[in-house]
Amino acid sequence: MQIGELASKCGVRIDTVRYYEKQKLLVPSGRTEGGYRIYSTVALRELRFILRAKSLGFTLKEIQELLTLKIDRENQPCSSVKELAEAKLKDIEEKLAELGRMHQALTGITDACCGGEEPATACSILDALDKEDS
Amino acid sequence: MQIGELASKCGVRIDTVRYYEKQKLLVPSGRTEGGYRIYSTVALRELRFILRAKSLGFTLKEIQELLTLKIDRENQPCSSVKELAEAKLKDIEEKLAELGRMHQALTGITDACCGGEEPATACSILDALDKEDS
DNA sequence: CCTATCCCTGGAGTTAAGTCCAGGGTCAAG
DNA sequence: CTTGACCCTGGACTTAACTCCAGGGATAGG
Repeated sequence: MQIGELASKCGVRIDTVRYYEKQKLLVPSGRTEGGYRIYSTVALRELRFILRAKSLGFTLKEIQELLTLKIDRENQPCSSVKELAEAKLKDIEEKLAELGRMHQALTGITDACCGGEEPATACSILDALDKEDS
Repeated sequence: MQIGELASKCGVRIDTVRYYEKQKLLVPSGRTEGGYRIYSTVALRELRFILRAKSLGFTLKEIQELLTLKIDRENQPCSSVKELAEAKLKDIEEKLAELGRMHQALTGITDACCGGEEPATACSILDALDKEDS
């Protein structure tokens, strides 16, 4: 299949597929005489692999590492794969913690605000952001 | 005070202060004859306001809006401020949900992996990413 | 053959929030 | 008067992951 079909099967743009190729994530199975990229169903699986990893939060650079391990599965220990996954889990947990902290703080000061049509002269949100302490 | 003192009091770089000025978030109280920016304690409070808002997840653009409201507090309703805060809370909640989804999915497939030194030929993480379905 | 639709390459632009640099001016102390 | 610390401007660079563009070639259908 050509690049357009591959892209639409995976719901991404053609440019994205070419971008992944530039990043060495996805190589076409071949080229037509005219220079068109052609992809096999193997390439389709590979692109789906990439997209699934992306949806789990892996960056393209990390996906490259995953692919490197996958290509050489027989000679790579499971532990290498699991390490990548656990590092990513840690990343996610850190982001969750940071967002949770923000959420709690912002909820606290937002709930205290009347939100009415009266002037914001003593708005508790603005005051909280402007406070002397902390 | 000069820009260096202001920056170090707030734990940011000098360039950051100048960047905020370019973004119209923070104007120096004046200039010396030689062209040095000078800042009053009012500017110090303003910078702290900006940084506090940032720590709650507001972008600089949104902080600009907050400052616009703050400067004209008397004529702005509390509801305008609260709307910004609630929109940001919604943002944060969406990110939390997305990260939570990622965390759960990744935890699921990671827990299933042995993580041992045996070859990753049948590694459940790689298999999960490579699966036919979904 | 003509046309529409697909595809090619190389390179530039996007976003956010800085960060860094060159080349130069200012200021206070000794 | 010299030195060192500070500051100025304008502009380029960074990261991630695309996205878009110009200018052109390939291919299929009628």
